[in-house]
Amino acid sequence: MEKLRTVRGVHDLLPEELYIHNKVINTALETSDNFNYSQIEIPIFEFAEVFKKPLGESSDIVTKENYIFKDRSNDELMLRPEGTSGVVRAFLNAGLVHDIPQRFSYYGPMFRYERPQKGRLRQFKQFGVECLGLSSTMADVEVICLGNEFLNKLNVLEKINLKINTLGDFESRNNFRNALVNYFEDYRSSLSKESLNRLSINPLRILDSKDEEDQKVIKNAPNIMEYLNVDSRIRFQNICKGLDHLNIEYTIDKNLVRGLDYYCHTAFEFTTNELGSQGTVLAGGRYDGLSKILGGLDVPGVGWAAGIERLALLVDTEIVNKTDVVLIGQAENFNYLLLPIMKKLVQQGIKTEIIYSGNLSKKFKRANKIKASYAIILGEEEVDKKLLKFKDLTSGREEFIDLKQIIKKIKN
RNA sequence: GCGGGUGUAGCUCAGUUGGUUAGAGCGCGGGUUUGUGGUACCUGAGGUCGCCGGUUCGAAGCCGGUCACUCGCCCCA
Repeated sequence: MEKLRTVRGVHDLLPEELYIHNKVINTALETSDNFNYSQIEIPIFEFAEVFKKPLGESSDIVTKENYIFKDRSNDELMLRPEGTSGVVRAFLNAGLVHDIPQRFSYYGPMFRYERPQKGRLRQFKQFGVECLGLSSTMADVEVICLGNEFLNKLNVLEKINLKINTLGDFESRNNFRNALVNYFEDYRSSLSKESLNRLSINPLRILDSKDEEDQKVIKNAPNIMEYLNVDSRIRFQNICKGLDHLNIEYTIDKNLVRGLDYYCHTAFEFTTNELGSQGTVLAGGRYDGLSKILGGLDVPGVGWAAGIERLALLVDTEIVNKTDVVLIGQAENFNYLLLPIMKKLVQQGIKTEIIYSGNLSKKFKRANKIKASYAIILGEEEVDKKLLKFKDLTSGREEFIDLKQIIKKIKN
């Protein structure tokens, strides 16, 4: 009989790791709240169509990475592989099309059936923001600024680079795609197997191939910048100007692309090289086509999503989990007096633990281990005096006082 | 999905060309101290050597499979 375990790529989160995750999430919530993005929560599973339509039937996420299942009413459901589709769906359902702009943030688990690696799990958490209803490039810059500020607050910015690119509008992108296909057709024999495959399905993706032979061909491939129409070009210039104004450093990476059809114009990625091939830590772009694909009106949108696990691996934190006070009974028969004291302390917001077992020496060792600041000792002498012994564990000083005074001292 | 690496106590790891009761440090429990900790000493618990099968008189060590983790690819956060 094999021991019960978690399924592949799905992990338990023990307190220390969860502490860091929560720190990342809280920093994100705080930052996005300051930017006036309101938190929403959407279901973890949806009708499969919600993801299939926007992502495209041929995308990897839908074809080989999905968790699709039928429920008892025979509805085809899917565990969400990303957040944007659901957020936009919720926005449409709530009729907020008539109340734009809307700024949302969300976080929670996503599911992708991929080969697990460090920083790549089958159940993982994303935090994301979406700005809906603004087509101005100001919104793109705002959203990037928010992401940048978030990473800054997390204190990881020095490990991270921002790359941006534009995909142009649908017209520019189509022209570019055709040019690409024409170009790569001439080099079929030098392309890798994967890239040949991409040539028919998603030629843009060839551009970010890591294959060395591919790279040689890509070097002289058509440049998206030359295929942008005037509007798209101006938009991109505005983005760059906006970032310059904010003193946000970035590099233009003309090979940065997006696989999904609903993306247009701005694409950006915050990446690190400290996580191997899972370097993308926060990424997003503009997705003006999405709401229409989901059956709504044409509503522009721009946003990003960040990988909590990946960021947690970058964050340098001391895990602070201090206990304010421990309660120690001289012997076991005094223990019953401790819970009522704990109750009063807890009501004052004081973090308390009762140490039940071991001799006094062991109990104090435990107090050290859980980083307690104070100890309250209760035994014969205390009962006689109707006072408690209060010990400051940093100075080692002890005194006999009552609970009210103790509370005052702990709270300063 | 494809290719490489790894898998021995809760954790980090030893384990000599296959040889008898598989070790250490840290951590954990008890004690030295029947009223006092951050040291020190004593002591205890804890492993079917990832799992299954094969080779062998004999396997933690060799072979095959499998599972998990990990690195690269694919893809992505």
